[in-house]
Amino acid sequence: MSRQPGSDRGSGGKGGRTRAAASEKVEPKAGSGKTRITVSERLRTALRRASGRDGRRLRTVAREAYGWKDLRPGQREAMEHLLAGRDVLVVMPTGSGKSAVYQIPALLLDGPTVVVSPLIALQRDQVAGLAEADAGGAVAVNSAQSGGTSDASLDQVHAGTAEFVFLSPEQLAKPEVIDRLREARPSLIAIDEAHCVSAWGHDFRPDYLRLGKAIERLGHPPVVALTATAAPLVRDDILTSLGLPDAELVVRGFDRPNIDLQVRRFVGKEDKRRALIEDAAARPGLGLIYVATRRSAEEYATALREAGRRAESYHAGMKAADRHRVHELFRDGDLDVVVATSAFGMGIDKPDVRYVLHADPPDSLDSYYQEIGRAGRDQEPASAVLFYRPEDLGLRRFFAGGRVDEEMLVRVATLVGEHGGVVPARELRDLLDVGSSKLTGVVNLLERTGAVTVTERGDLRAVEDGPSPEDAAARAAELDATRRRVDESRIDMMRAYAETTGCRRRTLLEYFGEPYERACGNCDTCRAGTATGNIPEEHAGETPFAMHAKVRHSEWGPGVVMSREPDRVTVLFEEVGYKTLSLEAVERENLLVPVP
DNA sequence: CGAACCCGGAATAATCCGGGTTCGGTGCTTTATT
Repeated sequence: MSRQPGSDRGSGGKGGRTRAAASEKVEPKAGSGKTRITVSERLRTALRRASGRDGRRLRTVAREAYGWKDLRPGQREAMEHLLAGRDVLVVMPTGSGKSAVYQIPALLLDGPTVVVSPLIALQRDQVAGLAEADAGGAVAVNSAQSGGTSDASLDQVHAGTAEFVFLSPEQLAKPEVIDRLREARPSLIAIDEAHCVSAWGHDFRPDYLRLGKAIERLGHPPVVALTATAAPLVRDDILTSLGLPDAELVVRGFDRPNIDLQVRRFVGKEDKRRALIEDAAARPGLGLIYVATRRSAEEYATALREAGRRAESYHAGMKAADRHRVHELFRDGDLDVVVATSAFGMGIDKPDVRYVLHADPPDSLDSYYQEIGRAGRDQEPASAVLFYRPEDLGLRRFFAGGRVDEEMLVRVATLVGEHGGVVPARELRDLLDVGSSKLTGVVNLLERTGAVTVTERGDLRAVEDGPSPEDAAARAAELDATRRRVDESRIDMMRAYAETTGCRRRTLLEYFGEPYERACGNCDTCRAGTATGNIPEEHAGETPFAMHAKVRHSEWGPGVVMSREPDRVTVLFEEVGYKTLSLEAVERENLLVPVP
């Protein structure tokens, strides 16, 4: 226990070493020139020679600074947008070099790069990774290091001796951090794991929804949002929330043809449990098992150990030291299987995971694809099997059903309204006895109703001529209800995947907006012969709605066609999320009207 | 929403059933004690 990191010392120490290494490498060379970025003279010379075309400059940095031989089409396209001053949303699988998309332009743009990253552990890995490159140094600002260390990090950014600064969205909620970063004139902002904006922002980590404001306050240099998995709904959510309506979209390599898809359906809970253990115990190679609760993570891990496998559980309730140990065992290949909740995965890029089993369905196909996408990164055959009982979606419905505290909405709106002036957030927290995360969530909603604004210092003010506290609270509750309906419809899509007799890969890819009107041949329904896939040629002309056509429903309002089958269409509606409609009913009742 | 747990009563000696209650995921932060 004496070695228990007290994550303070562990990370502080590591951060210190990293920075020392970076400046040792860089400073002697940087002394001779006036260039802000403290990369080596060698790289600068190479860049002078490559001046002119962006493509050459990008390749030069890739080679000289990071040792990457060439750029992939999606990477290069995204980088060129950034150099041209555009914002970009990049959706590319992990392992395809997403980080390069900001790391390379960072060295070509004159000013530091702000990287928003959700986990401190991730920030640590990223800083360490960059310390080995000729990339101008990287630092982090977070609560795992002392205040002094974070100050020193910001000093380095300001002095131009660190090109990259990694921080959490919570850090960017602090006015003093924003002020110091703004003085350093950042030339690029990268939002890593950008799906967190959409997945966590609404309740869990509401500071994610305030990143748009932070971007503006940092002068809105080019912004790149990066994620491995995001359906069109999530992409819109990210861009709206970050305030990047005109961002370029770069989507690459969604299909993972080497992952075999399968769903095994069960009635009894115990049957499912036995089948999963038997299946996992017999599989060769490294695997992951995703479960819904901490408790079942431990139970499955115990059962698998009894079955002779090297199994460990992983969830957020474990001590930091134990979590760390499991990560290391996994990384070093000293395990057969990790049984985990959704806590395990971000930042994992192990190429030889052979299978991902799900003992319970996740809350959406976004999460499901993210999780099974950790299999077969090496392009060798891998399996994704969902062990499914419809009842298991109940827990997801419970989580999705969580409501905002309506009483708190009214109280905050009333207090701010009555005050008249600026109300310090701190005072409000003490007065109402709520945590900052809950208050931020409530404020985010009230802000959208136009009742309150948040000042640059993070304090609150009532909007003149804004709605009354009661109206604002009612409107906020409505916004929250819309979000809930959409979340529930995403669970419906998870169920549709589990229960379809059509091609599973087609279901997945079309959910992500990639038309795939055929059968893949590498999933259980294709093998069973139930997945005919295509709309038969002779009927193709009769299908009234084109893929991605805009439509309007008499009751549900506007939407986009996401998937077509001979007898039904799935539409993504702005207000109610995903709905699957039978074509027969659509025609009979004239439910959907094309929108020009 | 569904599973697990707990309790009381019924039926009979160690279980079994029904009803009520509780619990369930993801991480940043910050501050007071060892």
